[in-house]
Amino acid sequence: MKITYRGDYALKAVLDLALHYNQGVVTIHDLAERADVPVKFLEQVLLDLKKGGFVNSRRGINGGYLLARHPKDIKLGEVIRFIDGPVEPIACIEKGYAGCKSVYSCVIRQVCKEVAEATSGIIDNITFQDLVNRTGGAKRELVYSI
Amino acid sequence: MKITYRGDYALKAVLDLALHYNQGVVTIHDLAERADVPVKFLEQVLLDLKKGGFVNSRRGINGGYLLARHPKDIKLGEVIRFIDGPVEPIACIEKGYAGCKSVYSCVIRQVCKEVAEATSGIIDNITFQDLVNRTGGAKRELVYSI
DNA sequence: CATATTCTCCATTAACATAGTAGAGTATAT
DNA sequence: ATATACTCTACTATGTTAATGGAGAATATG
Repeated sequence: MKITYRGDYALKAVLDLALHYNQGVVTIHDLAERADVPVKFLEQVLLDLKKGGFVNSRRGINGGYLLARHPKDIKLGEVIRFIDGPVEPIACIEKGYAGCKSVYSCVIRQVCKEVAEATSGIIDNITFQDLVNRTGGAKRELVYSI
Repeated sequence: MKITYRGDYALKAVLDLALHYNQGVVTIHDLAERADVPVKFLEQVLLDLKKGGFVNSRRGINGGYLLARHPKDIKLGEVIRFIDGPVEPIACIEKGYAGCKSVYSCVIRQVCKEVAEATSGIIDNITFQDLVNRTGGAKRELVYSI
């Protein structure tokens, strides 16, 4: 698995929206500022996320973005795959093994498959609600540690 | 983790040399043919592998490549990291978290860390001897199935 | 020693992906 | 009417990856 900046920004944006779930919309400006990313770049990412059915938006004054589904119904793996593609280490798995003529490749592919399954086992079993809970814990710690 | 063609070719070459361990040298031509990769490209990869201490070489007639260490002493993860870099999904982990100002990023990094650890748990616990054994199993099956 | 063979090294190219920018346009609350 | 905020398309710059080409150096063999 490789997470690009694009993917990283997408995850941060969805997490931010999850943290503000049921609290109205969030402007792209706020999202960009909190994630410390370029507004115009995040714009593209959010547009993609909208096409992917992860977020909705409202235009005009008081407009902004909001999650299209409940945070508990969005798995981390969904967003990662949607933005950054398959989690498999592609060089050995791509195109359903069709292009691979090497007699030794099967054992390497086997390992790649193991890695992909381990990765999926993690990112497909964590929802954004889980991340919100983790962040909430961190926030509480911050509050009480002052 | 992302394995490039370069990395894939490196793994195949090392595996091939592991399969011919203690059987003298193997020419780049043979390695390239069996792995079905361009000779000149594999050349560069083998040169890197030599610099990394994975293989040795002999020039001239009867020259070729051979493993620098016993297959049981070369872990898959070593080669992957040497050729393709860190297995961490770098966008979120790079540069020791220094550049990451987002307040939400820690939970995403945490997941990335989990993925990286799961990946390491696999590739750092498989040696090329293990791969040889797996390949040998496949070969035996082939023989007996005819 | 001459020669074929094989690795060594450096330079270059082409293709592609990624990150980021620019600007005109559309919807909407007030 | 207007300011605000999303929408959409296009573009640029940069870097990485894959692959090629060619000259040079080492070595076994006759």
